[in-house]
Amino acid sequence: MIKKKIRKLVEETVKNFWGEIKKLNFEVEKPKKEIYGNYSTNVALVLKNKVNLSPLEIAEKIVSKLRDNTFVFEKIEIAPPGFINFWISTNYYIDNLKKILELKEEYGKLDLGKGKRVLIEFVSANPTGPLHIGHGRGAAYGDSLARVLEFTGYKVFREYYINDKGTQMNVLGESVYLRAKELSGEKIQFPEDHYKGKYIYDIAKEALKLYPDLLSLEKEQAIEICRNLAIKLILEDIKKDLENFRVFYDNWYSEDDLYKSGKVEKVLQVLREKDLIYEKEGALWFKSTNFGDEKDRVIIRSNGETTYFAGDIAYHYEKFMERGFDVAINIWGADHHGYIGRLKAALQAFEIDSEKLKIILIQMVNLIEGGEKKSMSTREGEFLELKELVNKVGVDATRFIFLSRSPDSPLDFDVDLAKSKSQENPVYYVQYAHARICSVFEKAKENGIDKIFWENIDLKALNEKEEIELLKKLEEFCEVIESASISFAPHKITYYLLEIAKQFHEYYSKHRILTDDSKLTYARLGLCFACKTILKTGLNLLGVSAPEKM
RNA sequence: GCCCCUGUAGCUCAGUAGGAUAGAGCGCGAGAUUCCUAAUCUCGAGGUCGCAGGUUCGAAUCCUGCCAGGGGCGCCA
Repeated sequence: MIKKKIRKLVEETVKNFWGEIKKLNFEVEKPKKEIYGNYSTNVALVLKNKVNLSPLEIAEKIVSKLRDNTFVFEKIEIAPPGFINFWISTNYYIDNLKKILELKEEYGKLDLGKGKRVLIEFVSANPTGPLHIGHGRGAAYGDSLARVLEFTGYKVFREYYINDKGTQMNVLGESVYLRAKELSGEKIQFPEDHYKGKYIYDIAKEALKLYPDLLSLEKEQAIEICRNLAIKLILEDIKKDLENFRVFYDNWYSEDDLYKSGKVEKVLQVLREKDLIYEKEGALWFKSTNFGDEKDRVIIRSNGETTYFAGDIAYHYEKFMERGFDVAINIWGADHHGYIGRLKAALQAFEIDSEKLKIILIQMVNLIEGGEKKSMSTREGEFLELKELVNKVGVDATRFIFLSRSPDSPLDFDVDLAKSKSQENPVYYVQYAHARICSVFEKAKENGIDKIFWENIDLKALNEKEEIELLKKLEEFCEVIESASISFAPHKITYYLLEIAKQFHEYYSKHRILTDDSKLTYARLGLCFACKTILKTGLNLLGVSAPEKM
């Protein structure tokens, strides 16, 4: 990465002149204006308080040294009030192009993680109904983040936590039971707080088919049957939806199993021994206020039922203490934000560094259809299922749109726009660039240019303005990957891909790749191949396909 | 009342461990195809970065207060 390289060179030079300087926080960045070079640094401005010279004098000294490095720098200038502006030599970029051609899909891989083990838990929707479009955003984000972290040297484990225990499951079972009765012609009263979705009827039908004598059974027993069947069918449906959406897990973790294994009881015992549990009003409370939470939290209700929190404490204890993950990332809907304090408190109770748990909140998804904005509210039954959305829009466009926003930003999903296969839809813009390049290589093949050995190609023929600009853009890829990984922000890759596609399209429309000059043709093919490689790698990190034909 | 997120072009959004004259796409207006994919390209118009203070050589970015929108403040998950 050229940015890193400049930083290192500047640091060395500073050290040379003034020795080790504490807290030297300077920037190397890409200026917006071309007249300020390809990169610039404010180091002289930052140094003025540490060294007894004016920024311009400091800059002068540093530059006098750096100018020697002609392989990297073509030109270095100083601009008031003390910026140092660098122009990078084309040789450097050509050299980088060679690297891309050599490493191909491996180019851009980094070792930020150094093999650290990361658990990413995402979606984890309750098995009480099908996935909707909000879950889709979490799925796209979590999966892409997992891909990015893997690409940058982490050992990633993907997990789905199934809340298959507790009151909600009984409500689910009873909902199915009641619908089964209804289907058999009985008059029923369906409670307001039960699951009203249409899918409940489908499960009820299945239940009646599998257990013809269902309704003659004891009510308790029948409900249990309905409950288990409902969980099974809904989970299968969720799994299928996710697989369709190209999201796969290493593990599906059942809350029910967590209890059956005795781990919850074990963890509560540990808390008891630490004197962090007390009884009040018939319930059992955890002293989360000891660790900065707003209030203490119930873990066993007065009716004897455990809360969701109890299982979560055990689950997270296990993530760190027994399974030994270095980092755990939880991806939640923003509506769960009030839950963070208590979970981090629980970790602290076990003397686990709560910084190891990263909780990412994803803002809401609003649906726009026919120009109308609809909020996704489960309560109102006004929600679009993920599978419907994917059927209408397709996996690629859906994922691309989900990954074109920062998770902090609420997302308006415009279904009509997503469906349109026109210039309005950015995903095709990127994919088209890839397909176009593939098509050029097809054409080249027809002209007898087949197996190309890149190491034998002279790339110095690249000197058009658009070519140099592309070379520079390609060089930024590693930085983008690094930034996406460090800040858990796959959308940075999305934006980068749009930029590189744009530059490629510009280039393509202005210059011919296949020319009469074979030396030039090969060099241009090299550039094209690098663009194609980076587009493919980037799209793959988003979980979007890179088609060869469109 | 408290907590979290958001407020940047007509619309949807990037840009926030401070940097120089604030960006993109869409939409709008005008153009480009005998030639490797027009799902493309070129040009143009479009801004008090919610408001007010503060920190400093320098603030969309950091701090404080306010305004507006969304979400959350259960012995639900």
